[in-house]
Amino acid sequence: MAAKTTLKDLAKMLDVSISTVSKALNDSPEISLPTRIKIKELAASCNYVPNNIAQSLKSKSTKTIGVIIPSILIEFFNKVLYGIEAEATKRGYKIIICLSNETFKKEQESIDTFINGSVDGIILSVAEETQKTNQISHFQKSLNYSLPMVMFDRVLDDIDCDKVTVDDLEGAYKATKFLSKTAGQNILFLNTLSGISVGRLREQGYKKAMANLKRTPIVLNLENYKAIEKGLGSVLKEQKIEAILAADEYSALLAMNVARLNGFSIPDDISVIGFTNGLISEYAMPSLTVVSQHAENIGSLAVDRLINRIEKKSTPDAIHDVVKTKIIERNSTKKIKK
Amino acid sequence: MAAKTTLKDLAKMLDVSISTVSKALNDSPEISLPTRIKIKELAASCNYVPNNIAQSLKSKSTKTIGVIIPSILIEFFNKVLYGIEAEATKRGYKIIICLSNETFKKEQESIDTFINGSVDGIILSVAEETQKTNQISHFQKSLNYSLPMVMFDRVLDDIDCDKVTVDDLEGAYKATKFLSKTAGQNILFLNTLSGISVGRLREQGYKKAMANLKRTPIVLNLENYKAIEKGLGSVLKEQKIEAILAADEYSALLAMNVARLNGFSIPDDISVIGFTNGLISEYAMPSLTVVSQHAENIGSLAVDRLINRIEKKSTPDAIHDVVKTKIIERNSTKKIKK
DNA sequence: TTGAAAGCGCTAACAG
DNA sequence: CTGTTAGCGCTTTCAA
Repeated sequence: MAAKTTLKDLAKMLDVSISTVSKALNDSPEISLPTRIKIKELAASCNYVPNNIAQSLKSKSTKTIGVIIPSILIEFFNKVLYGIEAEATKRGYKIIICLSNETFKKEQESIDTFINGSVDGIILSVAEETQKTNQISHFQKSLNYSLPMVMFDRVLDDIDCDKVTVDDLEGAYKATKFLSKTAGQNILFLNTLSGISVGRLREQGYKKAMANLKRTPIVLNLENYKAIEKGLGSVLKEQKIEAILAADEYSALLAMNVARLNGFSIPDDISVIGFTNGLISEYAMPSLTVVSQHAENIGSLAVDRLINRIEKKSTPDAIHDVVKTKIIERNSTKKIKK
Repeated sequence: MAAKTTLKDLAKMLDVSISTVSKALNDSPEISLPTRIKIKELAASCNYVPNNIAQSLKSKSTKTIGVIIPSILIEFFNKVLYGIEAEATKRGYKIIICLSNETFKKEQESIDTFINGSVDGIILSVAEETQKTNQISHFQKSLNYSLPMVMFDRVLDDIDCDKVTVDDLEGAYKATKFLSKTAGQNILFLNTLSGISVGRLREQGYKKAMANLKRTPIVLNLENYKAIEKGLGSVLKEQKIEAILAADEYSALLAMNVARLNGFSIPDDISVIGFTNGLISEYAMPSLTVVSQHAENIGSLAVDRLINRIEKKSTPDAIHDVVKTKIIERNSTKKIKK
């Protein structure tokens, strides 16, 4: 079974025209039932499969969605991807994935590979470098090519497209309030994401809550994980800290470890909350209380928005969905006092 | 900028033929330099991008690889994916990902979406259900369509295609030996993957090492994580266990937790080694000693094999690469005695 | 009810 | 050096 069977082959074998075969296989009422059956049987016995590429060229629709994520090693994105894949499959779309690895260059290249007609629309979360340097020309370009696009989680204000974000500000606000009620008001915010939109929003939410509590915020902007060990360690020695809110999951775990190394116990001396509800939080010891972002919902919502846009079911104006967060209580925080 | 610019458009604007434009843009020496430049300038100013679909139809090559993985929430697969993406990108290929979610049905559907010409080859790891029920017709089918295919990690003996697997047997053997030297010879094997090939191989390796040590193996086949808490807990109460080898990372962490709940300390009373080197092992407390499978290498190797096959650079016979494992020592095991 | 023909956007053999 | 033509596999209008 070397070359694939085509309509032409089938037509020749039955001595009918190509268009008859095409119509028959597509159940066109134009074709009489007997010939329709005959053609279908032959097609089946030849394992005929319509060539998707040719169909796409004709229909100008690929039924595939391009997805660009900054990293495949961050569980949040995988959960979103999971939601994207499930929803896309349900609606008859495939997904093609590119990784930007947080760089502008790869993000731009990915956009370029999508612009050439291989996808019907794009879902993406902006790379860290792009957000920091605020380079937006490549997005502008894909919009110019009238390729529908939806951004999730890490978005750019300057780009006018559908967006799905997390209510990070409110999430941090709620978490801070939660900590103040269960642990005390000496709450530190550990920000490993100050360069990107979500990090800034989380910081704002924290500060808002602290202002509300009439406390001065204590923010630690530490870019890499090694800096946390040093930076956080020395703060813990100097001031009384009763709770830590971390901008991501890994730094929350690290914070727990650093606190313990400094002789504090979790959650009795210090409570810890992290962002993102990943497996790692569940399996940590103690398990980590987190602000969950409903990653899967974000994925499916993004797909919904995009497909509506592709199929022209959306309003002309860009839609910005904001998904609420939820605190998932585990053992790194004290229980709420009744 | 509504409709995309095509060769036809450019040709009309300059009043030349379509093929001249095509050749000029492809830097054909057939076209004189001045016209070549003129055409290129126009193309650039019109933001011309060649239509990939049309090119694919013509060339019968899509420069994309289809990838089917059982789950995107298992870090091992993400690391492999990372390797796949990097290598594929390097070699000018895109990847399109389908998730089988461990089910035969979704795996079969994914194969079907790939068969219709949208990819040049397939890389996959077999779904758990498929391995358990040993259904192989869909793989046979894609092979019949002469779609190159390479299987990684979870493979099927009955399918004749290139394969990249981990030397799981040797990895478990090495780990068991390591434990016997550092912790003692009362070693338990916790198998959560007995239904799939890798789980069986790891068990064999463990048993081989135990036989070598002249000890009776203690194997705990526990399908789900909840069963571990009960099952492992009662064994720890009844017998003297000095070390635990777990078939995956999560059960290793759980084993640590269960051991501690039963009053044992890690690694002083019980040493623990898990399979797979994920972030979760690094961030655990204590950090977990693991058998690393070089996931990224597996990914890039699989891509290499596949592209060679696609581009007909391979020998006719199927190639089976076996990647060696490496023990990464952390704090859940005692140091080797000098 | 069936078929011929055009065309999606591109490439390439062949003519001029 | 440039253009004509055919064709990749499919859909679809229009004619028979």
